[in-house]
Amino acid sequence: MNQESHTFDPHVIQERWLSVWDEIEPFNSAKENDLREKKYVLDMFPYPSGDLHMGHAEAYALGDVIARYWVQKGFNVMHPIGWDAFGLPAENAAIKRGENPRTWTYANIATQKASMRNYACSFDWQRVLNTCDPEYYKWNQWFFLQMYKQGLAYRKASAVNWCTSCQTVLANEQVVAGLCERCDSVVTKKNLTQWYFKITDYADRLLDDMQQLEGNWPDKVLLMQRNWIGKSVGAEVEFEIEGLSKSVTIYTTRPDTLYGATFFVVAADSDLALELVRGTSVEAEFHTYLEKVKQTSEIERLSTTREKTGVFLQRFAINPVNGEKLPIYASDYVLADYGTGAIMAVPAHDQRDLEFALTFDLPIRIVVESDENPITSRTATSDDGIHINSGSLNGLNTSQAIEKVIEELAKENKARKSVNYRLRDWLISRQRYWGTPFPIIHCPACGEVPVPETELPVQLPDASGLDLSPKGSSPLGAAKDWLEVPCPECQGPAQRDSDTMDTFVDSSWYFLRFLDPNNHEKPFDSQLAKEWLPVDQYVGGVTHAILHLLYARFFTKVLFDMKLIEFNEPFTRLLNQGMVLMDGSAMSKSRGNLVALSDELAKHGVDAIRLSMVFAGPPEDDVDWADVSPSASKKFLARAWRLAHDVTSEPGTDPREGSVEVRRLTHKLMHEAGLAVESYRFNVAVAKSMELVNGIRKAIDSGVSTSDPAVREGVESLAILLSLFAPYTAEDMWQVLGHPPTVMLAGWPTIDQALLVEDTVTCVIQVLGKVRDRIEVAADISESDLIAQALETEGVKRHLVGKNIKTV
RNA sequence: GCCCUUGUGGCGGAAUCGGCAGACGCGGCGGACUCAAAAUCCGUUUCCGAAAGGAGUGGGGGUUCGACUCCCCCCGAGGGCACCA
Repeated sequence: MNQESHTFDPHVIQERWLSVWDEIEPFNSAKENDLREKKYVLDMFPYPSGDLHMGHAEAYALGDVIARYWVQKGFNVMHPIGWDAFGLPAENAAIKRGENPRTWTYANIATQKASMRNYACSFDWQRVLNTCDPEYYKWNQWFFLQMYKQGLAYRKASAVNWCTSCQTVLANEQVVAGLCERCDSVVTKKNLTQWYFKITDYADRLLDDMQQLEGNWPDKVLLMQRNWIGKSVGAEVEFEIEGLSKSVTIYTTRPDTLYGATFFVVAADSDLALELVRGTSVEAEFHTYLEKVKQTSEIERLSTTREKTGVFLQRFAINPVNGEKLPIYASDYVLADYGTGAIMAVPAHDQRDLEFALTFDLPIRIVVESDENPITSRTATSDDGIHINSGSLNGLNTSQAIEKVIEELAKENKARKSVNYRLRDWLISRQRYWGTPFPIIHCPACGEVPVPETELPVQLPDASGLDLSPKGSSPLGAAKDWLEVPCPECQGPAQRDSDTMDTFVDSSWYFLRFLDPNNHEKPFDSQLAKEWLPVDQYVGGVTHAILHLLYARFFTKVLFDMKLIEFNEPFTRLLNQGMVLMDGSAMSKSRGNLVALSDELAKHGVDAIRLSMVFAGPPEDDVDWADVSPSASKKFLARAWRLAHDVTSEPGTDPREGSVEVRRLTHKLMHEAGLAVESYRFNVAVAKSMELVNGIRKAIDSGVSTSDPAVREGVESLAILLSLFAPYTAEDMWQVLGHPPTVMLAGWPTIDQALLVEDTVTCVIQVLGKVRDRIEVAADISESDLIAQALETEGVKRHLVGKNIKTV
């Protein structure tokens, strides 16, 4: 062995193997006649906003552990990658640099792709896709048209979320605490006619099918989805309006408190409010109020300290249970788009109603008994209790009263059980350039006309010559040559829809396109979907817990109903990796990348960075790079690598002829490492590899020959285990051990169960739950012998001055 | 405000089942090699105590022969939702 072979230089090793792997393609999942069982491991695809950063390095290191493990276990693993390439950052960068978003995007994709290759991601490079390729977004348009035909895509006018900075509308899910998810700017309301997907039709299935995911998805994500869908069970109740031949329906979860209603509120921005106020003397006052409401920003509206506001509409609603006249107010604390946009107000038992009552000096009537008095405490009581002041409901508890009042009112057709959801339809229009154009033509004579499927894709016109700056309407509106087309139906002059689709449409089905990314006939092949899907393991950030995952689940259900696929949940198992922090603060493009991945890779090598990411802690926890020591990882890899050089036997020796001690260690640790990987305890699996290195080194130091076949077996196992975290080092070790490449396909060693059973065990002896002594005994010792021996130990004798009652 | 998660050495973290707390690593300390340093290797490292021994998994209580693990209350940290009637 020469001098050079004992110096571990990660960069030399990296140079050695990249081109070899390119040739072997160990992770090509589409080879002919591959009989291995299939598994689909998917990493959330990246946005090409620049080169890879520390966050990518963590995510892909983790995804790789799983993918590489299943390959070693003998599966044909599909682990594809692509780019989520449409969207605002490209457009904003292009505006800033006076560049074309297309040029910028493809340049970044090339950079990231090269970095991923160097990072040794186990991606199947045959299956790459970019969502901004017409070949891809053609199918967004196709899906849109299918959904349009089924009434699942529709256009409506309503007050929508408007980002004042991006100058575009946002989906409900993209408004975070009143601010734009992307740029943190103030969000206001704007009345616009926009495209929606009818995700609310699927609310119940999105909720119910989560049962399948229980235990396989993080509880946190399931809970967030449940809360987001927000199913609520209650009743609708009819209230007559005095002096109008009209009744108004309200929604309530507490119909039992009907006797406690002392006023009535309609959403200020609802059509109902307009209708009710018409002809009264407060019309002008109402409109002034309405204007003020419309200008209120989301954050202001949501402020908890904000005083309740409203206008008395000079109308009265008749309470169906007792005929009382309730004054009707218009206020912004009632939402126009939830329930019916109108409520009965029960100030004693609803905090919001109580605050309104206190502000407007309205009566408060207690109808459910409680220790606290809402009038004096200024806190509404919402607990269950015995009903009082409630006519026929007196003496009943809450659930009994709910049943009874609905039953009674139902006889007069004045109430019925009802279910509501927080979930709103998915607003998919965006007033920006870099996205999928809607395949719809607006004709003055025929209305909305779908572009014929044979004419798809509707390609984006070139950006040059277009003003992409945000101005509240789509830049495509100015592309006259593109915009103005004959109507497909009447051939008269018509215009394309100039908005583009939310990029979450792109990512709602990309996992299907990977099956067949070059299929020109259809979005994907149903037979391939049957073979590969659903995704066995999905890996990505928890930031997508609601948006992306909800939308992808929705798409899956729609495709299921279209009979294109036979499963109704897309991702069987989900792992949310944590974030990479530096000294406690998040690293991101906007906050400045505190640590540059490229610098770290240059300093320590790819394997040391990957190993550090995996070893830092449980994958779902955040990693603080300040707590991580990549140089220690490098040191460990060098130690493992040197061990391979110490092996002096030839490949193919029979390990059964070697040291039993070393074999025990190897088999036990490999067994535990496998279990650790399967239960996402990757950091523990790394620890096992360290124990293996330490153990073999110690064995050699204490006299086991370097030519012992068990030493070879141990180091070979080590190389296979390390191939999950440190592929370059593992491959080099494999070569040093005398094997041809590649260690990636070496196969997980078979664990000899007999070696997992010890001959002797250390028995710990406790007295009153405290460890008092320990003895080395044969593993098959009888209970009576063990008890006898235990009673003879010093530690036990010392602590048994009294008498013993039980022994275990 | 409501909901969820979490709390273990100086630090990151281990501990399938209720059964040796602190695996593995960082950092620290001591040593070997070296003229010296780097690299490497060995030992040690929860706390109190010289030792015997005792205490110890945020705090308090409970169940149990036995609790980091299960139950109740409290405190701290992180996250989600936030006028959804």
